[in-house]
Amino acid sequence: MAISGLMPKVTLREVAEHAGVHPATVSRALNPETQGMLNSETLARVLAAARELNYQTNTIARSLRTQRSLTVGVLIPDIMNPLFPSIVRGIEDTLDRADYTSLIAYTDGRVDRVDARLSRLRQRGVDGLIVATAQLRDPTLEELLAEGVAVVQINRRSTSKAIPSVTADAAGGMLAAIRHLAELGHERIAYAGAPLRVSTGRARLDAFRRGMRAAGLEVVAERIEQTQSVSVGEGARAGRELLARAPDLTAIVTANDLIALGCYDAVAEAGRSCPDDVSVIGFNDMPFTDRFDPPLTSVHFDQYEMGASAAAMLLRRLSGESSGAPRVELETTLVVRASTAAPPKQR
Amino acid sequence: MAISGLMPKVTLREVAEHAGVHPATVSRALNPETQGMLNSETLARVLAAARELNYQTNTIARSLRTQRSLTVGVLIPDIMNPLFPSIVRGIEDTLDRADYTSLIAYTDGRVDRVDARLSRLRQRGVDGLIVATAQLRDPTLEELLAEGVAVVQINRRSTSKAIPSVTADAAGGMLAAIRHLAELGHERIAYAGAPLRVSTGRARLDAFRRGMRAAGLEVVAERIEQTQSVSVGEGARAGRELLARAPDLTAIVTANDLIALGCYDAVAEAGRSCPDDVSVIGFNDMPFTDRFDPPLTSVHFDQYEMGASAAAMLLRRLSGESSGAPRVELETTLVVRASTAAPPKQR
DNA sequence: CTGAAAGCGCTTACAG
DNA sequence: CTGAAAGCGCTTACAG
Repeated sequence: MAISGLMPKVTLREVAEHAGVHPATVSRALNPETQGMLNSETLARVLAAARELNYQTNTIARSLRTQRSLTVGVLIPDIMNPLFPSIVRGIEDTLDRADYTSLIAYTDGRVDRVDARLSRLRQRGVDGLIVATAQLRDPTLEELLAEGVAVVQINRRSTSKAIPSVTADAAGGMLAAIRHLAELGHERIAYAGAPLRVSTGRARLDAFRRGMRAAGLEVVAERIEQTQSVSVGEGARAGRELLARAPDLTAIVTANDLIALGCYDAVAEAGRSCPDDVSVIGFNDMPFTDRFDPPLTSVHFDQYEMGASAAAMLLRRLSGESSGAPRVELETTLVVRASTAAPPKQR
Repeated sequence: MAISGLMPKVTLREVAEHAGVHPATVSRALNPETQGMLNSETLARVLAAARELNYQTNTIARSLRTQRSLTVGVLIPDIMNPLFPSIVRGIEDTLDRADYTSLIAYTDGRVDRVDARLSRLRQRGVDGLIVATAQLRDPTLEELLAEGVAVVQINRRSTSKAIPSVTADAAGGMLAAIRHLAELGHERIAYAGAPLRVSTGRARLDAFRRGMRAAGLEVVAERIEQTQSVSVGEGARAGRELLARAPDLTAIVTANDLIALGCYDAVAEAGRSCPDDVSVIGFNDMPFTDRFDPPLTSVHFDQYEMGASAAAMLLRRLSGESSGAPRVELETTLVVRASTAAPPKQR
C-alpha cells in the first residue's frame, strides 16, 4: 500500500471531479448508510475513482461537520502503574473496532489535576469518557453526569449509582483469599489496605472484614493498617506498622500487589521470612507476579477484559443503544503461588 | 472549575457578541502571536468576556483551518510490553507541554499491520510520527521520509541514516555486561539474542561479539542462539538450545529481559541453578526486575528519557527548528543484582 | 437518484 | 487597530 503523505491530501472534491459527479454524491457513496440512495452504476464509478486516487476521509473535517469526533477520553492515574497497560489495551482494541480512537490523560493520582485534564479532552472534542480516577465522592463525575456526558467508570467507582462502572469483585476475591489462609491454618490475619477515599480501598476493607467473619475469624483493629497511597513504599510502611503492633500475626492480606511487595520488604526487615513466618497475599495479579521472590499469591481479574467491557459499554451509550447505568463486577479468582503457606506453629 | 459539557459549546462568535467585537478580533486576542495587534483596552474586554463565558478553543475547527492537528502518531508493538509504558509516558508528558496530543497505535510486532495503522493515523491528520517498530530495512519509513513527513525512530532504527532516532547504546551496555562476567571469572559465555531483522537484535549481537573480543574471550558459534521473537517462551527455547549444545557454559548474556526470564526457566529445567551454576544477564532493566527470583542483573537505560527525548526531537522538527537527522544514543549502565555470580569451578 | 447550498467553528490575508 | 470575507473538507436537509 502506498502511504501518500501524512495529512490526507486527496479531497472529496477531487474524487468527484475524477468520477464526474458532485462532491455530495461521493460523500454518499462512501458512507455505508447512504450508499443505498445511489444508482449502482454511479456508485461503482465513484468507488473506483476513490480507490484509484487512494482517497481517505479527512476525520477532522468530518468531525467538525457532524459534531462527533469518534474520539474517547481515557483518564487514568498513570500508564506506568502495571495495572493499566492491559486495561488501556482492552479499551483501545474495542474502540478501534468501532473506528473510535482514545485520547489518554494522566492524573498521577492527583485530584486537583482532573479538571484541567478533562478540560483539555473537551477542547479536543471527545465524544465520551472512561474514567479510572473516580473518588468515592466525586463532584466532577456528578457534574458530567448532570450534563448528560457519556461516561463510564473503570476499576474504581463513585458512590453515585447513576454512573455506569466496571469494577473487580472485591468480596469474592477477599473471601477466597481468607478461606485459603484459614484452610492453611491461619487465624491471626492482618490487612494492609488502600486509601479509603477511593472505592477499591473501601470495598476491599469491607470485603476483608466480612470475609474474616464469614471464616469465623476475629477482626482486630491492631491488625488493620491503611496506606496513604498505593505504592511499594507505603506498603512497606504499613507492613512495618502491622508487624510492630501485632507481632504474632501470621499472614497479611493486602489491597494491592504493590502493597504486598512492600510487605515483603517489611517482613524481611523484621528478620522474618515469607511464606515460612508470614504469608502475604496481593490483589490485582499484575504481570510477572509469578516471577517475584517468592511468587505472589494474588487475587486475579481479567484486566484486558475490564478495559474491553468498559469501552463496549461506552460505545453502546454513544450509539444510543443503552441508557441505564449498569454496574458490572468482574469475577475475581485467587491465584495461589508461593507467598502463602501454613503458619509457623502448625509446622 | 466548571465542566460545561464535553463538546466545547461556547463559540468564538458568542464571545465576540458578548464583547461587542468581531469574531476575528476574539481570535486574535486569544492567540499570543497576534495579541500584540490589539488595542490593550479591546484586548482586556475580549479576554474578560472569554473568561466569563469559559470559552475553550475548538481544536477540531482550528485544525481544519490551520491544517495542523497538534497531534502526533505513536506506533509501538504493544503497550503491554513492559518496555513501553515508561517510553509512552515520556513521550506524552513532553508533547503535552507543547499542547500536542498523541494517538497511539499498536502493531503487535506484525509488519503487515504497519501500513493500515499509519493510514488510520493519517486520516486523523497527525502532524508527525514516533515509530518504535522500525525494521532494519524499512521501505515504509523510507517512503515517509521521501514525502517529507516528520518522523522520529525510537528504540529501534532502520539502516537509513536520514531518519532521526533515539536508541540505547548497545555497545556500552554489552561491554559492561561482559566485563562484569569476566571479572567474576567467566570464560564460556553464551548469548541469547533478539531477532536480527530489527536493529536492537543486530546491534546487541554485534556488541556481544565485540565485547567478547575486547575482553579477550572466545566467540563460539555453539554458544550463540537467536530467538524468533522477544518473549519468555522464545527465551526459554534459546536457553534450552544453548544448554544442550554447550553444557559447559557458565553464563548467558541476553538481548532482552524477557529472554533472560526464559533462560531462568531453561536453567531450572536443566536442573541447574542461577546464579550458582549459570549466570544470566538481561537487557532493558524493565520494571520490577529487582523483584525477580533471582533479582536480574540487567543493562539499564532511561526509558522515560528515551520517550521524552524522541518527542522533543519531533517537536523541534515540527516547529522547523531543526532539519538534520540526529541519532541519539542513550547511555546504558549495568545494574548488578543477584543473577550473576562467580562460575562454579571458581568456588 | 443527484445536485446546489449552507454551514460546522475557526484563522488569516485583505481592506480600510 | 478592527472588520468583512473567504475557505479549510466535509455532510445533509432541501430541491428537483
